[in-house]
Amino acid sequence: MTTEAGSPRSGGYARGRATRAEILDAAMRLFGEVGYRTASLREVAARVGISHPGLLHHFPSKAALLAAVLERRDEVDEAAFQADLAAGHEYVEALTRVIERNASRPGIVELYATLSAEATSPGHPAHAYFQERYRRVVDRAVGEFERWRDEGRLRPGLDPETAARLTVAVLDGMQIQWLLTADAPDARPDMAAALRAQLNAVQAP
Amino acid sequence: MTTEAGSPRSGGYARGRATRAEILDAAMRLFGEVGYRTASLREVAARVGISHPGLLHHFPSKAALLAAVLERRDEVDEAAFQADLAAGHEYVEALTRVIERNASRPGIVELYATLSAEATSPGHPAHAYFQERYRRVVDRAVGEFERWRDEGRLRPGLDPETAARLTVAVLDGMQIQWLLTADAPDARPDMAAALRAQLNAVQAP
DNA sequence: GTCTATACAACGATAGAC
DNA sequence: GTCTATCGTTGTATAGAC
Repeated sequence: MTTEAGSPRSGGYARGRATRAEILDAAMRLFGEVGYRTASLREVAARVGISHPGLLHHFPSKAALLAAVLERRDEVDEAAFQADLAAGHEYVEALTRVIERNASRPGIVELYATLSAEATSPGHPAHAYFQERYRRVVDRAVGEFERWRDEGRLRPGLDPETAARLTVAVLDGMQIQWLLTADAPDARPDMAAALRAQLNAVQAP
Repeated sequence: MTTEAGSPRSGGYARGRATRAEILDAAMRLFGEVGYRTASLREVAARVGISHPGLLHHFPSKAALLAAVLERRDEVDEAAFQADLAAGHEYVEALTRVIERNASRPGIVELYATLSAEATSPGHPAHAYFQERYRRVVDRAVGEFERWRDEGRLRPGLDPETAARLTVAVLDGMQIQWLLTADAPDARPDMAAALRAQLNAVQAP
């Protein structure tokens, strides 16, 4: 599960020690710090002590490296979400906890916000990834709201599909507003509170 | 002196006479096509038939060009919105019309979605612009929802500020989902319908 | 003022040697 | 598996022609 990152292997020769996992770790960190487009392969490579063609041997392109980072990040988030569900938490609670966790990692939030927007372009290397991801996230929300509807808890006139899309949209849109107020903590919107307000709005009165 | 830079595309207007407005026009179009970061100054310059240092004489940097493009786009949208209001349309109708207009210009939508995300980074050249823009848009929505509240039309327990932020977030978030389904028109969410559903959800039952 | 020409450092990517 | 060397392209800066 957890990759042993940053533990320097002993040996007289510092170079040639970079593994796939070490590169992934450094890339995720740098992407989170400065964003995908600003980050350079040379900088990632330098952080793990190899040349940038050396890095490209493990990941054939910058886009491939990005894809690998996204997949790993997703696995971590998904595991935490499923663990919350398995621990008996409701869908709403588990979702709120994901949001709250992200609030302490602005770098990753910015990475996802920027990427999901730039990946809307059909030619983008992460386009298919985000299409699949949105379908998964929306579908899960649809399932939840279908349960609400069956129990009479969904607002009349609102179908589960629309409720799901609106809720996912609120999360994405609030991320932008949250990120844009990084330098004004007082005016910063509360992501979890916004989610609760939205869930309340789509609920039956 | 004829400038021979650029490809002989359309002989509509005389080459070598590129004005600020022509550059702005070409830049807006290219940014909308491929995004800000992918677009190159050389390509913009080529489209108006000048060299790229020639372009830099009018706009000292790529960021300055971007700022000018955003300001002009905003003026156009703002004028249309105000014209709708002046024509007696309600706020909700005017807002819906902006959305519907944008649905026919996916390039501009993608430009704004991408930019508002990448401009969340404090060092981005358009950071201040988007901060100001969001404050303006949210404030206008707050004003509208305060009216709703005073007339008893706002959902109880929901304050105008939160309702405004949620609504703006829905518009931004739905744009992502809309753009991501560009290659599947059947599954494409209806932006205007989503806005109406959201406004319905924040309304008093 | 309006431009062309040229130079520069940094980028992603490739080729080929150990 | 990792290196050095190199390619084409980018944003930017400067010099200088009209």
